[in-house]
Amino acid sequence: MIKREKIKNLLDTTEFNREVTVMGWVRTFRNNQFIALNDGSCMGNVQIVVDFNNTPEELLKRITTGAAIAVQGTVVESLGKGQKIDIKASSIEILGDSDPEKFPLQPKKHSLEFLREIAHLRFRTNTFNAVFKVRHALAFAIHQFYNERGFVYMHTPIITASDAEGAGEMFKVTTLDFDNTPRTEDGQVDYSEDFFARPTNLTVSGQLEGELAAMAFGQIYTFGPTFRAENSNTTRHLAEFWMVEPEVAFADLEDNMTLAEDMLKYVISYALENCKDELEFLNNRLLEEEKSKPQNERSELSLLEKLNFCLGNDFERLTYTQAIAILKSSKPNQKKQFKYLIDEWGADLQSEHERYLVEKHFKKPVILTDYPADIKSFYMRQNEPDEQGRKTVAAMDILFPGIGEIIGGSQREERLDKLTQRMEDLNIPQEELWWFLDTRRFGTAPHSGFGLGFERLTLFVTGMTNIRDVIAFPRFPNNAEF
RNA sequence: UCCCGAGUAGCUCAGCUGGUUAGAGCAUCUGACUGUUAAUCAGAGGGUCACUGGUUCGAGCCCAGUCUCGGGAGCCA
Repeated sequence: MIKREKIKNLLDTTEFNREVTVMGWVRTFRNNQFIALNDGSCMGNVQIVVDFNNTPEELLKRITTGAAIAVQGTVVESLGKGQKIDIKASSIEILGDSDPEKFPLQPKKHSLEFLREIAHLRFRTNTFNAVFKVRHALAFAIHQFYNERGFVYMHTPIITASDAEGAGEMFKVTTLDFDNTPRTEDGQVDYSEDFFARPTNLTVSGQLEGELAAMAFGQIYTFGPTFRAENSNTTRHLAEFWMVEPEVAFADLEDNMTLAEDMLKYVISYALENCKDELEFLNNRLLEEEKSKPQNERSELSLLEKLNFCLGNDFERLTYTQAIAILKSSKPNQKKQFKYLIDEWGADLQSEHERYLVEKHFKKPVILTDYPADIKSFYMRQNEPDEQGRKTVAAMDILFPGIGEIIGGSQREERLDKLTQRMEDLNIPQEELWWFLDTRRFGTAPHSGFGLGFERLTLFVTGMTNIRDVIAFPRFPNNAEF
């Protein structure tokens, strides 16, 4: 194919009167004369000027919104006001027609709900161009962050045999014939006939395998798809999402929090530097959207202000116990405005409480630590009971404004006796996790890690509000289209 | 899964107390115009009122069920 010039490079060129070829998709065709052409290299369009008097009617008719075209022409200074350069077309070739009666995208604002229904085409909008450029930058920055620090990127299995991780409902993986399921003598499904000769599921976390690697390499991270078969219908849950899970040996909870905070700041600042146009666009998009909201529902900070604020301030670190004290004496609790009133130590925090802490009380990201043992997972390190005998674990959750929990992590219980006792209490079969327990049998060491919800991070950085809009083809209950 | 709300043209939405032939803007098509910026002007086409059943002389509107979507909650990343 003829070498094409990327529109991104063309838009700030100063070399005029040269011949170029551009290829892209028509956004609009105005006045039978001006094509707004986009090739995905940036959000902006280049304006193609067509000499309609010397262009066949047949060709002009085929220049429609959505059509793919190749244009040869001369770069000239634009006579119009909206752009610096034009391309005066000398020849136009239609690469792919787009029937204007059927192409659903119009040169106007579409609702995000509508675009979600045409997720295969929504990439062709400015908003989604920006969102997925930012998503890419964040993913890249995560690898760069860990690589710079000497972490090893581990690919942990997607298919797992243990269902003991306790991180929610799992998707079953099987090749058994549902219409003719092999049964054992007592009528149970006979998994010895299945592909792996045992029940298997899609992974809900790479953490346990990550710990194994951390106990050899010292510091590792995983970044891969994660599956939860929960019937969750919210703006921040997906059945298939991407999770970043670092695991570090010889690190305590304090180190863990510092790593998490450093990582978040690093990737946000990377996005700010490398996605200036995209974030500015998303910033303005949000401002426009806020205009239609009542004053009291508008956010105090714009998207860019919010991101910069996040970089310039330490995250607030406090214990669960301290959080309960704040919540207990808070206005909404005193005035009984919380749906779930804070009364006793030990209750799990509801999202209204998290929101209060993050959005009203501290007005910045918050790291909550040392939760009651009863509401956290078996593998978290058990703290010494406090003077009142209350048991906590070395857990940490990072809460972000508008998103809630973006990171969940802990120092891990490295003491075999404590770990197995806890597993026994929670009826977690130890035989299945023999390999996990082996790390505590052979050269156990203090270690810590966390899980970052990658889409939740992307939500925060793009300012989008529905998690289904920051992943290309979202998977959620009743939906696996595309 | 639970609690609210919504589903009317390709899109965004109006549709009164149940009453004649269901409307607008944008998009599309036709024509005009031709340095436009979501071009403009004139005209035209376009509807299983989500689906199923019910009440009624009569249902887009009322009732029941189902489906889908949105917001909130739970589960969590």
